[in-house]
Amino acid sequence: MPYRRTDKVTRRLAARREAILTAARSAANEGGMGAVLIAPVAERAGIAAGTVYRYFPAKTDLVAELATAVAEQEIAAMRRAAEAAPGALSALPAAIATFAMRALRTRRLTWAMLTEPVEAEVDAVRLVYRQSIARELEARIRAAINDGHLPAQDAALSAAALVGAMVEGLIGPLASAADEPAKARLAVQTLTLLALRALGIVDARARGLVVQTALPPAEE
Amino acid sequence: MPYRRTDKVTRRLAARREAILTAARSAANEGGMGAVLIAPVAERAGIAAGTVYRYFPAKTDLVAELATAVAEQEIAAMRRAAEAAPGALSALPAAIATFAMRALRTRRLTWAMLTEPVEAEVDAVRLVYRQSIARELEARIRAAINDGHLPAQDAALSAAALVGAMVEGLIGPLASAADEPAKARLAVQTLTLLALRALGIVDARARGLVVQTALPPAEE
DNA sequence: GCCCATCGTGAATCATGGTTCACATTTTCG
DNA sequence: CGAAAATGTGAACCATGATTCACGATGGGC
Repeated sequence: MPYRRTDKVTRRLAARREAILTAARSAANEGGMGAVLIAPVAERAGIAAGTVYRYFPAKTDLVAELATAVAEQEIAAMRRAAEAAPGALSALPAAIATFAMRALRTRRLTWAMLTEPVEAEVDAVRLVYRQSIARELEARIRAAINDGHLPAQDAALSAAALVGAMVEGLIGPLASAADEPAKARLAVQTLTLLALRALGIVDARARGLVVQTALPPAEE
Repeated sequence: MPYRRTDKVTRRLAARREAILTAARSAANEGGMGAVLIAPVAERAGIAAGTVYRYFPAKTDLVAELATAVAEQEIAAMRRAAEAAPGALSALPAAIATFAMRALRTRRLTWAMLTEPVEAEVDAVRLVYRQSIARELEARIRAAINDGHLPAQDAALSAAALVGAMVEGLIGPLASAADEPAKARLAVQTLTLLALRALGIVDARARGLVVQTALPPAEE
């Protein structure tokens, strides 16, 4: 047996695979999904275009893995924020505001993952991101209902609607670019309040909940 | 001068132009924007592919005109419903519910016009549709605020968020297909209520407003 | 009927960008 | 070192679908 894959090689392969994903991610972050093209991504990763296919059977698979990774990261952030909150009620604005803030911070990437037009096949795999966010929100809504903080409602529908409201208000084509931090913060607060009202929390209470949601520091 | 365009010809040209637009519209209605391809559209219109370019300089222009036409039609419906309502307050749910019902009725077309992934250039011209809806809603929100029915708020932001919520809840990828009329009606009501709450109308009042919003009959 | 401008045609062209593959390079190990 | 296996390469290939254009058909005025 004149060749057996050694540890060093395995590591190198893994690193290269990672490099491709990273390259794809920064391409998306800078130029949206439209900039996630095999040739440029390969160049960024320091390899030839054909090599990408040694790691991913098709571009769709690459995008799928990227979407999954980003989704996991965002879900983790939302969960962290929610679990740091004192109860099921304040966990809700914490999760919502966290999503909003992070979406605004990496606006382009979020746009790439959620709303930028892409070919149908890519769109399909991108769905995991959207679904993850909605599901996470849905769980929080259910919990709040169970604890009697929210009126009974179709949690899945409410969650979907909130995702839509957030995305459209923050990064959709109708959103006024909230570049300055102050404006961004205001937009996040306004939309979080709107979301809570939509769920059936009366305003005065909602305002109290949101104000205590401090902006977590930027990470990574 | 051996040739001058006569009336009859002008009419024929106009009719053909209309036929192209109609063909594009039904293609979008049946198969989404992805089905709006020059060759099939031309065939539907009973002409050769090349002929389309005698009427529209580029596909983008065709889509732009289609988007404008659909937008005008939808805006007109919303306005009709709103103006039939007794006051600025009930005009709001009327407009919202009308948009929702119609969107659900021509789900595929609305999807094609609002959320289906398409090439960037087409997406840009499609924007007029989204904007029209948002602007119409925004005007209604402003009116309701002026009349003291709604708390002061960023009307543009609220309008954008509501568009997002409606679209995502009704026809986005997360929406559960509400095929049966009964389910559809329920979804429309639920989302309209959610939208009103989001704007700051307390629930009891909102419920009263929505219930009186009867479903207009299908038209065209 | 004849001439000219316009209109209609559809096969050929172009652009884009993913995917393949014959070949070169590298790695492992006797 | 040499053979075998795995990896890397990038130019060529392919698919899709918009756009062009040389040419024939049609319409209008004399």
